[in-house]
Amino acid sequence: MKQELEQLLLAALARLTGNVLPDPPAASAVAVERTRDAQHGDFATNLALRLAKAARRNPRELATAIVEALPASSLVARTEIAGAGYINYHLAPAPYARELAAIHSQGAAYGESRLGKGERVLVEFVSANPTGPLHVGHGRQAAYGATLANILSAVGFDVAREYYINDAGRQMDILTLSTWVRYLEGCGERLVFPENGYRGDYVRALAQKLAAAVGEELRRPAAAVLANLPADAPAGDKDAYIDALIERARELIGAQGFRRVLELALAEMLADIRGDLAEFGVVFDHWTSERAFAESGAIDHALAVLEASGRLHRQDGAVWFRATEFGDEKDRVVVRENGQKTYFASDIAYHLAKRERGFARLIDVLGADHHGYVARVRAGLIAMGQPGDCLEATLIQFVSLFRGAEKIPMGKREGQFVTLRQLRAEVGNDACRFFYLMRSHEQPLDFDLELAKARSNENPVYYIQYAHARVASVMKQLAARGLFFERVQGLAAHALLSGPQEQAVLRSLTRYPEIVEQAALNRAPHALAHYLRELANVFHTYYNAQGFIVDDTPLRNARLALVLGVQQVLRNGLALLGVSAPESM
RNA sequence: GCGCCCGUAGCUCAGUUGGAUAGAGCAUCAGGCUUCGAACCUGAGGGUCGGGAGUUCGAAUCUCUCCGGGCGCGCCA
Repeated sequence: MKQELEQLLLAALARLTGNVLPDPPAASAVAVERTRDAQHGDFATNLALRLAKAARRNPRELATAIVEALPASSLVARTEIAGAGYINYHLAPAPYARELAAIHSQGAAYGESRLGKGERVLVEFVSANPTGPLHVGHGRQAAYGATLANILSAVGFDVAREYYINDAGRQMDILTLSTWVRYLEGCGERLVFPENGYRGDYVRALAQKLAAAVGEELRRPAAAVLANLPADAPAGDKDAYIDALIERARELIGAQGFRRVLELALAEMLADIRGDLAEFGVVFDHWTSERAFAESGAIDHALAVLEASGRLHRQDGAVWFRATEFGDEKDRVVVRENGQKTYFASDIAYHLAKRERGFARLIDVLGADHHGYVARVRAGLIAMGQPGDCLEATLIQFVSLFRGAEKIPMGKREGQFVTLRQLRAEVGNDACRFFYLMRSHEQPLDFDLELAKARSNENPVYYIQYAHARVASVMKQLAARGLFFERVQGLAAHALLSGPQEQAVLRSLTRYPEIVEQAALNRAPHALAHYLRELANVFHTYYNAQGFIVDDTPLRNARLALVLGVQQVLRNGLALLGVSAPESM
C-alpha cells in the first residue's frame, strides 16, 4: 500500500519537474507515512513542506499543485491538504480488502518481501567462550541475533547464522586447568583452588566426567603440582600463578594429557551450549572453531595481505598493525614478542574470511562491553582492501535480573551468576524470548522474573498469545454451533466491515509488512514486539465490542475473515520472534 | 583523562531520513461478564522529553555545553 502511494507521488513530481519544481527530488525523499491520528486519514506526506524552500513556494500552495498532479488511483478515496502543508490520504475500502485477501492467500508467507534482493548476510552472535554455561546476558544476544536473522530472512536477505567458538588461547587453558584441579580434588588430593580459575559448579561436573573417562590415570600428587610456584593472589599475582600452574600441568601430565582434558572440557561445554540454545529455539548454520581456523593458515593469510599492503611494522620484537592510519588511537600488536598471534589478529583474519566466503554484509551481535573493538576490526578490514561499511556491529546492552524489586547479584567471580538454562526453566521459553525482545537492544534491560512468570494482565506475552488463542476459540465455537467459515464469501463481503473497530483492525493489520521491513532495516526486533501488542489490543477491543458469530451469514463470514487475518499475522509475527502461538492456554 | 551508550508520566519503556495535540503497559481512580474465553474491554487523572544555549517555518529527534548513570580504553580473550 505504502509503496504504491509513493509511486503515485513520484509520478506527480515527475509531472511538476521543470515548471513548479526546479529539480527532480531524490526518490528517497519521497516518503508516505501512516498517520497517528485517524482524523488525518490513513497515510500522509510532508513532502510539500520539505520541498517548499527549493520550489520557492509556500507549502500549502505546493501541496495543492502536487495533489492536482497526482494520477488517478483506485487506492485513494480522497486527499486533503491540512495543517502547514501536509497531504493526507483517505484510502478507499478496496486496498484494505485486497490486503486482507493477501493475508488469507499467502498465509505464513504474508509479510515477506524481496527488499534484501538476496544479498548475503552473515549474522554472527552469541559466540560466547566455551568456558562456562551461557548466562542471561548471552540469552539476550541469542534472542536478538536469532530474531534479527529471522526478520532479515523474511525481507529477502540470504542469511547465515554463525557461532564463532573461541576455543584457542589462554581462557581454554584456564578451563582445562580448573577441570584438572577439581579432578585431583575428586581423587583425594588436597590443594587450594587457584584464584583465577573457573569456580562454577559445572567445572566439578566436568571433573567427574574426566574421572569417569580416565580413572586415576591423570592423578598426580598435590606436592608435585604445587612445588615451587609463585604466590597466588592476594599476596602474589594471580595471572602469573595460574600460568605457572598451567605450565606445571603440562609437565606432569604431558601435552597429550593436557590436550585430553581440554578436549573433554570443550566438548562438554559446547554440547551444553548447543543444547541450551537449541531448546531456546536458536539454531546456527555454522559453528566455526577458532582453533581449526588458525590451523588452516587463515591468520597467516590475513597477515600476508596486510604485509603486502605495507600495513605492518616491527617494533620491540612484536609485529604491529598500523591502525593509526585508519583513525585508531594507537597501533595494535598482531604477533607478540613470543611469536603468538593475538586475538585481534585472529579476529580480523576471521572477518576477512567471512568476506572471502562471499558475504556482502557482516553483522556482529556483541555485548556492549565490546564497543571499543569494532573500529579496530573495521580498520583491519579496510587495510585488507574490504569496504569498511560491510561490517556492522549491534551492541547489546546488559541484563539485570530482578525478583520483584530485589536485584539479583551476578558475578562470575563468585560463580553465582544465573544461567540462561536456569532462567528458561523458571519463566519458560516464550516469556523469556519476549522479554528479551520487547526492549530496544540499545537499552539496558531490567528483567523481572516475577513479572515474566506472572500469568496475569501485567504480562504482555500472554496478552498477545491470548488474542491468538481467542480466535482459535471462536472457530471452535463456530464448529460447535454447526457452522462453517466461508472464506470466499467472507472476503467478498468486506464492505460490511465498516465499524470503527473493524476499520482500526484493518489499519493495524495491514501495517504488518511495513513493520517487518522497518524492524529489518533498523535492526530493531523490538519494533515487531510492540506492533504485535498493538494488534492484539485492537483485536481485543473489537472482540469486546462486536460478536463475530452472528446470524447474518455474509456479515459473520466477513468478520471471521478479519479475525482469522489477525490470527495469521499474530502467528507470523510471533514466529519471527520465536514465541509460540497457542490455540488454547 | 579519552571514547561509546543512555536520561521521556509515580514505575518499566515506545517514539529514525526533524513534522500535526509527545504515546503504551503497569500502578491509581471510576465503570463493564446470563453473551464467541474478564489472561479482556471502556473512561479519567498523570509530562519543564535531565538543565541551558544554538541551528529553522518547525526539535524528544541535529549541534554545543553542563549534570547524572552504565561500559570500554592490554604484547588478555
